Amino acid sequence: MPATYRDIKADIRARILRGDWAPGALLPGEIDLAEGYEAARSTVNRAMRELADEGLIERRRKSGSRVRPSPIRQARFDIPLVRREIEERGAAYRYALVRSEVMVAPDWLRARLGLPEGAEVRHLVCLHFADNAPWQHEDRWINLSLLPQARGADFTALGPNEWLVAQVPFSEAEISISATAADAALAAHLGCAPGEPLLQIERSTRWQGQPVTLVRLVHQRGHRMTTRY
Amino acid sequence: MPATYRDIKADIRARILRGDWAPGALLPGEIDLAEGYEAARSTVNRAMRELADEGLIERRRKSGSRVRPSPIRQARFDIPLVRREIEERGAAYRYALVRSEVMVAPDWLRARLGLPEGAEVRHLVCLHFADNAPWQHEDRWINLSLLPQARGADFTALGPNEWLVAQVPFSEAEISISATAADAALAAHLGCAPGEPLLQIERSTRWQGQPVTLVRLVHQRGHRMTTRY
DNA sequence: AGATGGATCAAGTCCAGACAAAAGTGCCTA
DNA sequence: TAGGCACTTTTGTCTGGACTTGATCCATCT
Repeated sequence: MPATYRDIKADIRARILRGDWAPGALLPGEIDLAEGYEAARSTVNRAMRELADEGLIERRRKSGSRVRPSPIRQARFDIPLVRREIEERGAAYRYALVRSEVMVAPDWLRARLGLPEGAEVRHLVCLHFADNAPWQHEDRWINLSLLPQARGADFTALGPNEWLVAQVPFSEAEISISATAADAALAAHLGCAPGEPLLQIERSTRWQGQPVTLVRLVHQRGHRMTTRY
Repeated sequence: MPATYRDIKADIRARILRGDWAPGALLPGEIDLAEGYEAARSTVNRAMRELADEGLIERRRKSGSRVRPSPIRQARFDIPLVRREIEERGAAYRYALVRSEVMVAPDWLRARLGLPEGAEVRHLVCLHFADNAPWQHEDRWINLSLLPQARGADFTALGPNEWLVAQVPFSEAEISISATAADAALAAHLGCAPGEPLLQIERSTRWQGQPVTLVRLVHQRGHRMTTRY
């Protein structure tokens, strides 16, 4: 029974986790492993490559593969649509538009996105509820020079995120996570005390170098982003 | 000039970003693409597989590959060693041990890690400085039943993280990110006002099902975790 | 109408062999 | 001795071919 690349990957991972190969230790070469598992070298290569992608091992030509000495590992967080996030928790999703205006981009936003002077943006404030409890506060700015159809769009029923997904082909994004204190408006919307520490996700997206949108998502107090590896 | 899997991947990505294929659109099959790029199907397969891993496209047998309709994408954050993080910013790293004690695990910690009653732990509080400014506050608990050698270890020079890396083969971790308010001690250590919102990373690791350590890393105010995709 | 079972199609995996590229090793020469 | 060149080792990639797996469609049977 020949080993699949999954088998090989799982086996090597298990042996590393078990401590068979200590951190920093040199693993056998691909040819030896291929012989041991009775598989082709390309099969072993795929297993090893994926382990390297996951940060478990380090590979170098000529020197071979070693167990990563220090876990410089990466955590992958899913950034789902709020609707999905809430529905997957088994709660009922509700959306509300709090505020909507078209305005000339303020200076900080122009600097942040690289917009020209006098550029117009649509500013939206929305709330996302889980079982009627406020879950996430959304503060969004949409670049009207790139998306003129956002000027007259109706966001009372459909959230701007879902609207944008349908409008913009595919965009590059920069995400940053930070902690912020609830100001008066945020506290009122999320139903917490002013000054309360809240987790904020800020995402700016561009399409072909042009700024599309900047959004600040602030979660209900106590919210955690969790992942395993 | 034959195309490499990188070329193919880059080209397809560019075409998706350019909007040649709208979200939800069906891409050509591997065989057609292989012909178009004058490459073997396995080469195209690798390019497509990686694009799927990155969340750009969705693949299904029989139906083919489509551009992901909604960007259910994942952000990858590197969780480096503090020392590296600081040194890579070109700052001088300094470490200080603030507090160290051996004690019976308090109830909340026992519940959090699944430790038996009366289990002993080593509790450490440390500070990490960048150019002599406090950068990160570390509050760590080490399971002494699994790591008895931690009882007498000297953490005045070497941080517990780097010590642990050398002791434990390789462990599974759960990471969660949240916002927290600075209490009096934290404020004093980090040199900020009490109540200030701070970004907290909590990581618990296990080795072969046994709890190893729980650590809370609280960053200086204003700290951001940033990534692109 | 509804269940069932096979045909078909596209992606998923595997292989054996080949060549490429990076990175050590060590020897040779200035 | 320092520099540089050639050789070797190991991973990286590509090929073209084959078989597998899963999903879907469709004809047939109940």
